[in-house]
Amino acid sequence: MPEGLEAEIWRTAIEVTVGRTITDAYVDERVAPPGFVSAVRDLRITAVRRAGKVVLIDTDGPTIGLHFGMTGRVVVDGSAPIERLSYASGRDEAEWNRLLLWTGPPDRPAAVRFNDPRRFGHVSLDPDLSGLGPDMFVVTPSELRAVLARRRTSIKAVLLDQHVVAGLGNLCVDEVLWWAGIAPHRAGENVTVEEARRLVTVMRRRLRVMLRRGGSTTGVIDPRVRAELPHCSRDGAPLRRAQIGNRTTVWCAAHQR
DNA sequence: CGGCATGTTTCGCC
DNA sequence: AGGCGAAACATGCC
Repeated sequence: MPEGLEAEIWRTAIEVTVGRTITDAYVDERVAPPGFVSAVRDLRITAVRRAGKVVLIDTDGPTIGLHFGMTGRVVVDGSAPIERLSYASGRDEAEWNRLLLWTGPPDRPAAVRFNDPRRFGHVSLDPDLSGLGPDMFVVTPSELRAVLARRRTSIKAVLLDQHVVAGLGNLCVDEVLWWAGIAPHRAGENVTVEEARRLVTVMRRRLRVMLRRGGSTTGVIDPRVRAELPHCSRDGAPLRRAQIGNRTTVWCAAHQR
């Protein structure tokens, strides 16, 4: 589930902790830098930001980075902003906890609980964000077009590249390409100025709608559609599925050209 | 059991 | 040097 939209949902949830002081912490040392717990104890949380798919907890010391991988999720003050992963069972095992931040008594639920069964996620201190391109909500048509013009690989792979646009994941890329009417296997360099403009319009509009609905699984190309491949809800043509850019990709061969 | 998964990093090859 | 495709990572689920 974790794409930029989920990161934004969790960022909003974690904002309630601004102004609190971290009284204690636990980390799974396999997914955190050495000395993490002593580095964050007694820090005061000053802001919560998002950079692409990363949630950033600013403090009066180092910034804490949450990197969700494929299955990471967040629970704030004991309640989950997103209940379960769409292809996960909904289990929530204590042994999957990778980070706990308390801002009060240890017998209370942690203010921030990062839980990740698969352990592709990790936590960081002062993460290097220099490799991230403009955010999916603010990227401009000219920025996008400038990158696309120099890329021979598929538009799908380009949009997944966090150096180009930060925050888009596999589901959201398929979603915006569906709305923009662009086939995922098209070479980036062949995407026109007009199409780049359409892509940006779609990103701003549809991603906003999906954010409000609950994240990257709430679009037209949702997990059920990806699995069952019903007919395209725009034109009734069969949807197709293939590996493009090394990722499972779903698109409509009729209206995506 | 085999295959698949919403992400990132690394490797080998141009 | 940098772009590209494939593999690897760790684990749960169907």
